[in-house]
Amino acid sequence: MLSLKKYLTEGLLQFTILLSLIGVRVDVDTYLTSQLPPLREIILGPSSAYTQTQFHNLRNTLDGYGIHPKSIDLDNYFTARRLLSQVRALDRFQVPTTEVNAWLVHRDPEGSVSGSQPSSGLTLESSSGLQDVTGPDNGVRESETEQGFSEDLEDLGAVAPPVSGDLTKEDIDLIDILWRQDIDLGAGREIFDYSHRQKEQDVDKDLRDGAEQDDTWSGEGAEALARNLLVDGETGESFPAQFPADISSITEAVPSESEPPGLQNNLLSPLLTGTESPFDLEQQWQDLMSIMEMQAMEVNTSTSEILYSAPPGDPLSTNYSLAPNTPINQNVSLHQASLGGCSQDFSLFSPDVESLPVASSSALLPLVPSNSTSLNSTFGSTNLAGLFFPPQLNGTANDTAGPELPDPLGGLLDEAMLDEISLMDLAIEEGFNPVQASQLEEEFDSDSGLSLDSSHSPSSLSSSEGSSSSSSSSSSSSSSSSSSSASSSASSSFSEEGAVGYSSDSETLDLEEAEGAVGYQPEYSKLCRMSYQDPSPLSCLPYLEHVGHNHTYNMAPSALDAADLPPPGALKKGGKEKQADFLDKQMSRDEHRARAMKIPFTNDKIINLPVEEFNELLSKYQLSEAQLSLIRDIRRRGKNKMAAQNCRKRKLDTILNLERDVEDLQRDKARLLREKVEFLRSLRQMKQKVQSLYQEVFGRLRDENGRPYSPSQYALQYAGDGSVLLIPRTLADQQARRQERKPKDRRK
DNA sequence: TTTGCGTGTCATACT
DNA sequence: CAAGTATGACACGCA
Repeated sequence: MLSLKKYLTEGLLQFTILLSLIGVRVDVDTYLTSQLPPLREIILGPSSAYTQTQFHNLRNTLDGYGIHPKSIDLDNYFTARRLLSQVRALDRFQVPTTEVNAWLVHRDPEGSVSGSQPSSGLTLESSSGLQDVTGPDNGVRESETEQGFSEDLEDLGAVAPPVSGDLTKEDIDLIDILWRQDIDLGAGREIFDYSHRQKEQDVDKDLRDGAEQDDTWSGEGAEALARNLLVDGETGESFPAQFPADISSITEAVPSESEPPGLQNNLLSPLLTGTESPFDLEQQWQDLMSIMEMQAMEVNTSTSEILYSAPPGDPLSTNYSLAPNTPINQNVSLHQASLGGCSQDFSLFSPDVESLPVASSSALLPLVPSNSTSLNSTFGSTNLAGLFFPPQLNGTANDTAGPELPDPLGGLLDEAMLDEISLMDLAIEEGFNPVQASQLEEEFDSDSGLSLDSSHSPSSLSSSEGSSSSSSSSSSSSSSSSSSSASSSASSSFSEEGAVGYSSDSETLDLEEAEGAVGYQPEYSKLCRMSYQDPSPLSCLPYLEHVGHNHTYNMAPSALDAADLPPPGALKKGGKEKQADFLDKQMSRDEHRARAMKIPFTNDKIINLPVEEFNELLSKYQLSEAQLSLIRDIRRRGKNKMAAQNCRKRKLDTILNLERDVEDLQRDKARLLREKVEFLRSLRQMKQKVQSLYQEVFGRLRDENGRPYSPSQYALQYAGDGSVLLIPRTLADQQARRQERKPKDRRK
């Protein structure tokens, strides 16, 4: 369990770092409770890599030396962990993405979106047209790859390039462009600013900033103006017509705002009531959309490290938080209203009605009540999906095409759409909270995320026990003189090691000098470490000094005796000698010591032999206490040496993998953000289209007397079964409110 | 001369 | 408890 704890901690830390880098807030508790399995996998996965390895077991194959026994496990571990991390990181976004694909299915050709609804088209026609668009695509597009998706986007005029996954500069630029394009919708956001701020009071400032920026970009909406009949005064974006659907969305978006009691009229009647300012509804609609897009863009901003100073603000959270609230209308049949001749000419419209251009004229907008909130009361309750996507007009209408439409639209839009939005909310709330985003940027700048390891190491290094080893060593050994004395004469040779306080070293050195080669040459050669032909003590010394660190293990005093041996003044020197010197250099200190102590077997054996064999080996020889001590030290140091190598390798791999993970996550994030932007745009277009359709259908309805219904008194209600009902406003409002609660309950 | 890096060791905690 | 392993901290040597 200890290991579990350790790895748990470590894994969590790493994940937290990774996720924090991409702006995703990690709630460990949540995962522990609700997603234990995944977490465990992630955490335990690593543990396997850290499982201690019995190096001596590897002896036969690897001989245990210089090989990283865990390399394989480690790689697997990291790979698995990386994948897991990516999956998890993507999880939040991917889910939405999946649902988003469904959205694409509904996307209509631009023509429809442009707002120039064929005025001549009957409701049936329009519906059928919609169906045509959606039907075929439905199954196909969901399975489409990213590329396909991007294509769709392009169809819509989206700039999104094929989703490559890499957040290249181009991508960033693209995001930038998209953002700017969408920004023009941001006007009027302030209306909603405070409605959803419960959580983000602190973010207000940011939001304000964002709003300002929106204004700055508003000018770019000129393009949209050119195309569309309706143009947002502020943003310049065009909108076909504002309908209840919009209202509902808006209302949902702005649930908390004060709702003037008699707003109902506004909702559905916008078309009919010419009194209201045309731009209010539109404005609100745009606000809503702009907020959503702004959120998306803001996220981008954080991700792309950039850029737009646009402060991440409420908008994001606000929008998305709203989404969940969107009611799904399933209730229904309140009143069967007769769908007057849908085919009737528009000319029939009463003057009042006429004020509402069926198509997408600015006149439609007037419907909107001054207060966005008011909309909530009426339409807010009604489902977005229902309002926006009138399923069928079965009622009395002849239209047969209707039935099919509703399902796709109703089902996908209602559920998938709303769910998706909610998911987006979650994603934003969790990971792309503006505040966090800003923090994220900081983190990136400081690269603090990755610096965790390094951060503590430096400090600890300096701070910690610096002198501990030296002090202990000095105390233990007679040669308390530190390195300062190393330079001194005869004793110098061994003082270097002695300096550290480990008498054993000095001893070994001496032994080496005195003893020279021992009978176990073959073994050394075998190791390729050195051919110990000429054990020239003297020559060894210099090397040893280089190699020899202060770290010598305390040896028995007896060893010291031999250690003090003299200097190598008298060694043979010749051509071979240099070679020998070179070889000596190759030897490790322990090898030198072993040789000096006449250890009858190789260090390799000493280090890598299993305990049993090792003890058996020792028992075969009559070894002195000093020799035994040295052997044990060699074994200990040798194992520790390998452990240190493994440890370093692991550490390095960890860093590299983290780096890779961060890169991958950044790429994914950028891609998802691009997709999100496109989805939002598509959604907006769809809503516009639905509005137009709603207007068109409603405008063609006629009562028994052949007169059009007043939008202020009647509204179209979409039933769960796809039927469309014409009901009084009052009932519609009631239902809407009822349904308004459902989503909330359902979500939590 | 200073600095960063790689390595070997040690000490210590854990398995 | 002994043998191993893991890892932070140091000290060296080197470029």
